[in-house]
Amino acid sequence: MSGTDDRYNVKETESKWQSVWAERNCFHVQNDGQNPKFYVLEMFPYPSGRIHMGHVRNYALGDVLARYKRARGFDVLYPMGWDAFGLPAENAAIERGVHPAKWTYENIAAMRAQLKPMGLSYDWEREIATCDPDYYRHEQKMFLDFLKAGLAYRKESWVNWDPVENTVLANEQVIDGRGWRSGAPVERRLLSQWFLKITEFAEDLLNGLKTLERWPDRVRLMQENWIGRSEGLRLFFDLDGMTDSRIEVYTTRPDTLYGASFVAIAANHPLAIKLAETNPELASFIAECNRLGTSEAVLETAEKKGFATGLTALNPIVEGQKLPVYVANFVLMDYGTGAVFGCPAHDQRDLDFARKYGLSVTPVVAPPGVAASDVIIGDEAFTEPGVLINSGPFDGLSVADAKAQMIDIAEERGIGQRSVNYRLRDWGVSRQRYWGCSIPIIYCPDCGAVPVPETDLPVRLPEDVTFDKPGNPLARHPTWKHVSCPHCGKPAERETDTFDTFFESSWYFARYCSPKDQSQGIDPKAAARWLPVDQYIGGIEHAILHLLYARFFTRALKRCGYLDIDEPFTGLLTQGMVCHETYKSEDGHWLFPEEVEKTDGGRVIVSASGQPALVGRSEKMSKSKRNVVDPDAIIRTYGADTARLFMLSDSPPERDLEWTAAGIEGAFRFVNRLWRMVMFPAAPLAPKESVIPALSGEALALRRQIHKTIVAVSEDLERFHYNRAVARIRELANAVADLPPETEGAGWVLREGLETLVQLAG
RNA sequence: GCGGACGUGGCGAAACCGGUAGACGCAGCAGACUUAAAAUCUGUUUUUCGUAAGAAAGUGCGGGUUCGAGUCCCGCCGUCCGCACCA
Repeated sequence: MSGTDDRYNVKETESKWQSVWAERNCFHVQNDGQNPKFYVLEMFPYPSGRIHMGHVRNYALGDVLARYKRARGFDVLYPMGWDAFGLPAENAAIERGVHPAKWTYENIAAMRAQLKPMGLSYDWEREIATCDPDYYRHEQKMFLDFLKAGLAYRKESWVNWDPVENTVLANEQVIDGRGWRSGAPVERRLLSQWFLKITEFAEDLLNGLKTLERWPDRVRLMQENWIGRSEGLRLFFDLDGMTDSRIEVYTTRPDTLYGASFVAIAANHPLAIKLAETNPELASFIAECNRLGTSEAVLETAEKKGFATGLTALNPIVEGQKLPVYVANFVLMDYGTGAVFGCPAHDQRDLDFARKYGLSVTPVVAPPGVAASDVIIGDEAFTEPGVLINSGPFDGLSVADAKAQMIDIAEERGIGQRSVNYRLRDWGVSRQRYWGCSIPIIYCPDCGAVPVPETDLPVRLPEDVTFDKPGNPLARHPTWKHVSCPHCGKPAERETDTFDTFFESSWYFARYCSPKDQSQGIDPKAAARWLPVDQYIGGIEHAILHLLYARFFTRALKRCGYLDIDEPFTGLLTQGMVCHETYKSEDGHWLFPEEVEKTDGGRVIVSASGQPALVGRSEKMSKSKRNVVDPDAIIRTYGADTARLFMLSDSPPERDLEWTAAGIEGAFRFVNRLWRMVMFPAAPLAPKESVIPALSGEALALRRQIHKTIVAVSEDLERFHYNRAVARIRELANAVADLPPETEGAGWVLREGLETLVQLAG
């Protein structure tokens, strides 16, 4: 061995093969292939400007699967693109005066340049960017089709409004009742917004979860809870002395009707608003409720408060029972009917409320085996199932039976009906933003909301916009929004809101099937060939929003004739985060990993000053805590194979991965070791086409292990036990290295062993 | 509060159906090569006792089922995650 040749030259080798792959267009896949198909997809990135380790892990997982499936004879669709609309581009425009489009496309170029040396086997010919009019024009058409199909509508709704920024904020952008950037108290405002009717598919989305056998249970459960199906009764309460109005209540506990002690309605319930017209005190109570945000912190500390309206409701089941009617801050207008009856003995919230306002507490369910006279309600409501008491003819029934009978009776008497309720609400897609897809609607004073004619699509974003003032640049653009009505030709105005950016990510997987198709966006033949996605890989943080929206969108597109599938992703892998220790200097500043070093004594010091550094717990890599490692630097030093091997070696994919410098060194050593084994074999290799010699002893044992390893690694890969697959490959490498060179047949087995190793490792 | 996941050496982990606990790797220790270092190779490494052969204990804690439990059941403790005034 000479000093220069005994070490693997990462740069030369990797760039050589990468350019060979590029020249031969190795990973391009045609839509009309003859082999069985397999579609591998990673959640596409937002072009923030730099690749981070989370991306590297995500794409390493996908790439291994794509290569494995190709090796098993599948035509593999494995594309990459950019989720390119979004707020950071506008922030860059505000802060640095760069146009969002320029900023975004420059970031895409930078990230693509970082991705290429990773040697991922993408079909780059299918690359898309969602901010491209050739992408979003189809999305505008889809919206118009949804509108025709009754799946999109416009309505007034309460939103989080930031009075300083003049825009709607998402719930996630409201922190402790204040706007995350402006710090101004968020107001609740009634605004006209476009909605997609996701609730139409609530039942179907719920049932569909059962078919997603290759999804993590955790994600299915989260979606199930999010959809939040409940069964109960809608029931009318007449008001004493009023014939023109009554209150409709939704309850899942009709069995507790005999224990009712009040009725409460939401602050923005129509009846409350009507009463407030003549009652200034109530009006100010309602205003107070509306001022309260909907953030967790506010809700947790908010006291249960009610305002007695003076009205009396009549219990429709219990004759003669009269109940005071309150407007209460804990009743939500968006859920059920915006009105509840309170049964303090069996609902904690109702009990708190009843104690505060001195209302009666009558237990109507006894725990099994407890006599009616022994049931005492203190500070805790009894919410478990039991046997009915104090409920007239229903005494002695089980909770389940009483529910059923109560519902039957209400239906017979025509005062209520069985009802299924969902927590899921329709998806508000309007955003008062510039850098998004325009909602293709024109408002005419005479004709109302008129769809933009399909021949006028796409509605392009104007480029000459300013970001010097708060608010939506589209709304204040001098000419863009002024158009004539497509119906009557009179002066009209464009919708200046854009779509929520989850809109783009709800169908991009279908666009990859025919990324250049101009006429329809999704070519039915291509979609039939590739969809659904066989394996989707991404972070758990999208367990609900993106994955639920995409499942809904797929159903909506099916109804409008675009697609012929129900579920977009049959397999889902949610990968864990990439974590790293955190470091702080003694004066409390976060330090980058390269700013500290470990001493021989095992202490950690700040390299520049020699002062001790404080080591914090390992957390998800984030810029704010500076516990980040730049993938570029790693790939430059160790190469893509090393980075990817390390990503797969230690932790199972679903679990968090602790990034360590020692770990990457270990992976690098193995890559080098393999290279040496191939370049300088221990025994002369048998010629390629030679006949299998008769084997015995250690050579035979090794041959057995080689084939066992092939089987085991395949199984491990099928089950995403990538860390185990790596361990087995390393075991085989050890075994190959241990084979005595003088063994009979060594040359032959060695060749087979090495070929296998190279194939499996590749 | 509700729902869920997890808990195994100094560290990341493995153990598929209940059958040799700790594969594979990291770190450590000892050695070989070297003037030396790096790299590489060899050995060793759960803990306690023992010079050793060996013995005992051991998968968060306490019980149980079983010939046999990291794995199954019951009850705790801890960590993490999701949802949360949902009637």
